[in-house]
Amino acid sequence: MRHVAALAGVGIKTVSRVMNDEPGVSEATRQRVLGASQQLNYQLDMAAGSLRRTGRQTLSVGLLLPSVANPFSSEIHRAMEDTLAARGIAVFAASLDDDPEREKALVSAFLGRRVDGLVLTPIARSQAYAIPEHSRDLPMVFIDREPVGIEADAVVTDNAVGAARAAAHLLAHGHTRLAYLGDRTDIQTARERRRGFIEELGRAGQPTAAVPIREGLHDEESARKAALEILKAENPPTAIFSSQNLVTFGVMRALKELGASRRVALVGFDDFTLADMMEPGITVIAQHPERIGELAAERLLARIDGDSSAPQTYVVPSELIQRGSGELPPPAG
Amino acid sequence: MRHVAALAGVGIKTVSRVMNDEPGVSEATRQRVLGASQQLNYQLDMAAGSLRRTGRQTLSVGLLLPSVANPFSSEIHRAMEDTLAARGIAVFAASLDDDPEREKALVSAFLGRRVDGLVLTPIARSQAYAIPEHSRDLPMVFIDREPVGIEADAVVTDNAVGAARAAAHLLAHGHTRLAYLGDRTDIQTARERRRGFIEELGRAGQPTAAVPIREGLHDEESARKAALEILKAENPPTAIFSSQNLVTFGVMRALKELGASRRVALVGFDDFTLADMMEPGITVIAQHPERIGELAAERLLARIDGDSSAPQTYVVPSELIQRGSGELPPPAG
DNA sequence: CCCGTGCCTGACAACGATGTCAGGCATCAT
DNA sequence: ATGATGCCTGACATCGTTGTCAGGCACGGG
Repeated sequence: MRHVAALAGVGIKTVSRVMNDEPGVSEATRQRVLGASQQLNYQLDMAAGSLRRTGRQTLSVGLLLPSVANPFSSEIHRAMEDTLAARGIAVFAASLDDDPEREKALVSAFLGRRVDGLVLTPIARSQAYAIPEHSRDLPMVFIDREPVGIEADAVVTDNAVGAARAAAHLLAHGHTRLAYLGDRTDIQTARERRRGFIEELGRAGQPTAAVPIREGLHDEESARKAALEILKAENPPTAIFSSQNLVTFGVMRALKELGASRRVALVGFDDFTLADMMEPGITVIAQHPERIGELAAERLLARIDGDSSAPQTYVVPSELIQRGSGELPPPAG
Repeated sequence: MRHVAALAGVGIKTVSRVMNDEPGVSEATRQRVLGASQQLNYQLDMAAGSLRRTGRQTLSVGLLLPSVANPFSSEIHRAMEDTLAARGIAVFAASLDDDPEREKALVSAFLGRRVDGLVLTPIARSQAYAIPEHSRDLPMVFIDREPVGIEADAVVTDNAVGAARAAAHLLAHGHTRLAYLGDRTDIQTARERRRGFIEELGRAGQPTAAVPIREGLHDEESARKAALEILKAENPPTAIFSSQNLVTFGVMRALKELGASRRVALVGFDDFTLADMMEPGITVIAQHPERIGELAAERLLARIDGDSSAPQTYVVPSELIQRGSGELPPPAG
């Protein structure tokens, strides 16, 4: 900046004024400064600016996801980016890999970079470690799962309701022997989905004790094996609900292996690409990551803008998409 | 920092020394400072630090992708993150959406944040606009496509070779009437794939003039329509090569509509989830985004560390994955 | 007892920018 | 002509941190 000022023959404050589009600079001076800055290929240093600037915003936020490569996460990322870009805010994104230590380390790393806000998928058992920052006015919004040990905004899917809808759908198609294949029970959303599913069976007067429940399935292979076991057991279910993407894939493989894709009904939580191209198409409870990301970004911006209302949890409704697999009737008899 | 110094009863420089693990601080003082900093929940301000620090690194880099939500891109992102995280470097990610203006705007935004380096998928017709920065020693690595108008490192897939491999594979299975469905021709990789495909036909002595070629397909729907037209024409092809993910999906839909999935061979460029679960499984030329991301990150780090050798283009080999659709024989007669 | 040698420590300038404030120069009404 | 009024402009302190450098202190050798 000094160089630009020297070249244009003005004071550095005047350069600052021009670069920030502040008023009170004559057009002639303005042009001179602009010319000099282009000649020197000069760019404002945002970090240095926000050091002194009132409010000290860095126009960057941190985003912590299970993995940036996870399609669900990356759609949230995308939606947030779109909403934040309109305000000139850049996004630091990082992956947690289910590691609570990483969660804390990354929060710390972003704090050191003085982000204006943080959006995160909580992994650690408690987010109480962030209380000092949050109360020191660092906006934080949790997504996908509600935080523990701290009061903050959260944006989540109606997990229990969605799972209940899946159960109701299968019941409505005449099934009475349903099975539940779920993710690890240390994940809040998995527990919620299971709860919603079981409760709906209860409401329908189904004996819930006899329902085959397999949990702790965190990848395709374990889900496939669990599905095979259940399907080969005595008196196998005529319909399966899988609580998550990868679990659904595992079940699909198991059904295919057994040639049962058209015989056993399937509803999966989470939509996925090509679900309609399968034989039969896979019926799913779709989440809306775009909406989750957008809402999270909006809440974050509101907090950044000073909204100090009580923290709230926002629920984004899921949606049942019928494609065939969930509408298969139970075998006659 | 001043507050910590005051609380610990030391000078701020001593606090700085402790926070940066610099030598020359007695253990007693060290503990006192550490205690005070924890009590105040103090964290170093990286931006302020790098302002004065020699070398001025911000430990952050910018990553420009077609879209962070694109699976291919997000895997690159993930791989880069893993490689860079080991050095404590955070990643700003942003989406280009095929918009050359956005490319320039985002490069500028990252420059203002003083990133230590930039990795980008070039969209604009030329990247010459970045020459001043690049020559001013800002490390830049291009991915997926080679840059135009600037000399810089690039990491790309062997597009032509991969496409040629697809052609050879189909020829080896007895096909003589192949069709090519490709992306927009303003995209370098699309042109390369087409070139590789056609050249391989030429090498095999196939008359290339008669080959049905449809290009400019950038989404599923246009690809589907193009495939339908080609397949309904007189003397339709017995095998199709699609140059990209979404085009492959469109072709799959068209084949399914015509009930021709098991009659017309298909090889697609780009691997995708559940490709093996289709009927038949889809044979693809798989790229290796993890490797591309890793390599790009390594090159960037090398440049950051001062490597000033001549810019180079690194080619990551693609891989043919046979799953059935590409091994279908042409109909007898 | 004196002085050199290290080890710790803090005062101070500087990094690149912005907030504050005062000064210079037209312009305009009196 | 004079003073008031605005508009432009730049000097300077400051943001939070690190590099530089000098000072204080304990220790050991002469």
